[in-house]
Amino acid sequence: MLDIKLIRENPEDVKTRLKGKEIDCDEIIDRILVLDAERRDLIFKTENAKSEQNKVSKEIPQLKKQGADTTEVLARMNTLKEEIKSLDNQLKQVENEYNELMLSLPNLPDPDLKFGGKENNAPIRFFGSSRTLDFEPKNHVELCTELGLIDYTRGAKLSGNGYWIYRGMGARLEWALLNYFIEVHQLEGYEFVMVPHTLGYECGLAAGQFPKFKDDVYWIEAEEDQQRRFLLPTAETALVSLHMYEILTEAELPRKYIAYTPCFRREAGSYRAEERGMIRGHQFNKVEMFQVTKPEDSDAAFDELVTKAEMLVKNLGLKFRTVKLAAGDCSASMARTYDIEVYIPSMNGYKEVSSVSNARDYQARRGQIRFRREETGKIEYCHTLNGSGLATSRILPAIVEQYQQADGSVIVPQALRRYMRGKETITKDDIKRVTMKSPLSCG
RNA sequence: GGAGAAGUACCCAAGAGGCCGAAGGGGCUCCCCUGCUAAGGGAGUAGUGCGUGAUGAGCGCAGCGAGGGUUCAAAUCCCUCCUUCUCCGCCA
Repeated sequence: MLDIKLIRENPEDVKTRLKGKEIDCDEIIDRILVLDAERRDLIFKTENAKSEQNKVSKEIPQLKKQGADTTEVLARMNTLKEEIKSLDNQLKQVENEYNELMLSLPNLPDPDLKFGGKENNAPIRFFGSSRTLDFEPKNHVELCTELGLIDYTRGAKLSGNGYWIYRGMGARLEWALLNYFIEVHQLEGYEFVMVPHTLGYECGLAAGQFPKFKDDVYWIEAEEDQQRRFLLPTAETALVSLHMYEILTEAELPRKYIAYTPCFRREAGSYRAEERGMIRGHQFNKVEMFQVTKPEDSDAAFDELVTKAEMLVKNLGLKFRTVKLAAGDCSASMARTYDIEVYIPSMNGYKEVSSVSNARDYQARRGQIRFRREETGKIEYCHTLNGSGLATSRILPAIVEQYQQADGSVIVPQALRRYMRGKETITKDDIKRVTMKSPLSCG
């Protein structure tokens, strides 16, 4: 949520900056300004009426004690009551529309970002290099299937398109990645938290995913609307809400968290042929990094998160790059975002494995996440930042493709071996050890 | 899943239609006393949100788990929901 004072004082400035996100909010902002004025006018009127109501109400018991006639006063009270009721209703209506519009406005992009969409994203750093191969490389779908790492067929059987099953060495590789991430983060002072995987509406609202993207998540039906929960699309949604409605002490900041969760996304209509395999699924695993900071510390925190994500990929020995997103490619809640993109040889392109963002006070305003500054005693909004550290569903394809050998085996990255009992190479022979004879013939 | 009880400030807690923005205690802050400590005496301590104002002081409105209702008037009466606790059932 944006600061209404900012909109009130510099509406044109806000409009211009939002245009950088490729969204024209001029009409919304003009409407907000009208509603804001109406709102304050109604508040003034209601409060005056209520003030009188309070005053008169105090007189009544005294009048009664004196035995005076109260019919006139009671009549006045009745009038006030009606007046207040009507004003309150008007105010409620105005505020409903006002809140709806305020919640619909995206965050302001940082001033240093390029305007426009994806086409203006700029790679700022490159890491690693491609091997020159003396054999025809396979893509990750072939490799994962042949090595028995991923069971796409049975995944689809269980839950449909967009789901897969990690099996045998595939499951161990996945688990090793997650353990590697979690361990590194903990060594660096991040608190490991395990959160519920189903969340209430407020969490999505605070994170900025709702109301706009409420159809992008899976909802769990419930008899009462209040009991409806959704499967989290990212642990960020849970972590933002951890300190919702809280006032933290300055000493408590920064809060640094990591969480591992599966992430559930509908990804309606986003399937592309090139994204087969596990490049885009309805469920994937992710370790999420999250920070709550003082406003003046969020830029440094952002750099820290980007560096952490880079180090994780770098230590896996993968070729990747870091991309500074243009304003229009940053998601609605974010003021700035850098993506870490890993190289997928078969796609001859880069795919996002981490997205690090600074929401500044946008989420904090929505979720009332605040702190008391010691020096002044004043309450201010915190800044929130998040970054994947990392999502595995594209790291694993990158590993198998970038580490594949002529004989179809895959070398296990050094960093992961300690989480795999020293395993150095995954070969087809590994399947025999873990696969049981299937009662069904599945391809 | 069923039955019951409860949710008041940093914590415990009184309060049962107007005299309640809310007793009392603990804690915390300040002051006094005692050489230090322990003990004692006194004063202060409702955050917050919103409106107004100069992002000050002040004033006003809301606020006793949340939302509705009854009433001239609600912490107090009624309804719905949420949460916590106890008991029973079911179970990884």
